[in-house]
Amino acid sequence: MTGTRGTTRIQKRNRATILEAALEVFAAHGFRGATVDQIAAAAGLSKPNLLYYFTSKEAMHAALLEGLLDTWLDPLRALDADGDPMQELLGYMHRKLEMSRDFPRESRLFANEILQGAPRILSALNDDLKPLVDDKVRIIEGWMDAGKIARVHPYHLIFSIWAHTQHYADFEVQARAVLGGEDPLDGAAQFLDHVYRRLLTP
Amino acid sequence: MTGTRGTTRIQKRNRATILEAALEVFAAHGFRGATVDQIAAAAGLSKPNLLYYFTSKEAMHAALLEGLLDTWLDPLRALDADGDPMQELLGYMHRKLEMSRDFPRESRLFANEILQGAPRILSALNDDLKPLVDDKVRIIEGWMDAGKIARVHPYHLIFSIWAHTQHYADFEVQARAVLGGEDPLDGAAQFLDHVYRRLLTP
DNA sequence: GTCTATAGCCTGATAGAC
DNA sequence: GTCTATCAGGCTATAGAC
Repeated sequence: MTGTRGTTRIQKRNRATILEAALEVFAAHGFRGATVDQIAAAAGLSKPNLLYYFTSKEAMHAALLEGLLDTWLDPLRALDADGDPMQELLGYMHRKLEMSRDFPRESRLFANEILQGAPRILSALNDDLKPLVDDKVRIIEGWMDAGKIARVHPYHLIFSIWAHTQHYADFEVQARAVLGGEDPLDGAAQFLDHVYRRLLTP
Repeated sequence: MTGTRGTTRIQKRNRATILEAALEVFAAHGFRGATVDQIAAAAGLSKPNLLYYFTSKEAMHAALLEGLLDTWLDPLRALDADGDPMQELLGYMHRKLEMSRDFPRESRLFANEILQGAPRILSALNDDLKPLVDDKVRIIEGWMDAGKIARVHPYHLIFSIWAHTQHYADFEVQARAVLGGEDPLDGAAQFLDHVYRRLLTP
């Protein structure tokens, strides 16, 4: 069991530790703003040790982005054509909002990437994101045709949910400043539930 | 007229040229991601010449941010307590949307700054943004008390407008990918008009 | 596998001629 | 006021001992 095996438990743990630290630093400072030194310090490892596990800073970033879009789209994938339309759409919004609360660093990593023009995931947006959205939009249009929910532009409906949920994660500092310290997400769920219920009720 | 005067027409023009170039580069790459070389190339000037007009890269960034928050908040300032509530709020939303169309680089500059935790404008958020929002929220609450518009959480209503309009500027790449090239802003105005009209109708 | 030391590049800023 | 040339510091990545 010791021979030339590639991946030990320790290696797995170290890779995970490094990615955790890299997420923290990339999310806070962006790709260029982050330094390998910072990531090493956050991981409690030496800089060359990081570059033993990942061939470059770029590789750490790529490893993070690779899984991200998939995770990010999971709530949309769960949208079920056979469920109750209003419950499905509200449920989607609430799951996205929970992700903003639970994974704000992932949200900011994603936002940074898109803001820079999505240089590293533009192809994934075209190949994975667009087909998925197209598919779900057809479901939503079916619900509208059947009169189950009010008719609105389905793509902009999805953009709207993305806009709201990203905002609470990415602009949290601003929202918190305006609210005087209160957690913006506290009132968000109720507000957004009301917005979309009112918008989509036939 | 030639003596020790400080600011000639040429100086003014050069400062403007540099800031225009700096806005372009900072918006596309963030503060750390931008290089003085890039800005110089975009401005058609030499690097030392830029640093003759601005003492540092930081100073260029600060000069851009300085005026930005003010400009950014102009539409909210225009919200008139004596106007028709629905028209005022829809008008505010539409003006913000126009700014996303007309000043996407300013929007991204702002987004970059907030994403990094607003290190350079956090005090302005507390000193200028919060009081202004508090003031306008009182107006909106007055309208709700009078039954002119439906009652919703006024702060989250404003966050919602910010979220939507920022999204169309900052995440344009993503929205365009999903729509297959069509300009996302084309359908946005009508969609958002419908959303807020439906939300706020008593 | 992990470290210290360092190579080599890039970047912000300055010196000094014109 | 504007340039060429260059410095000094910080950065990614590698070399090599252990």
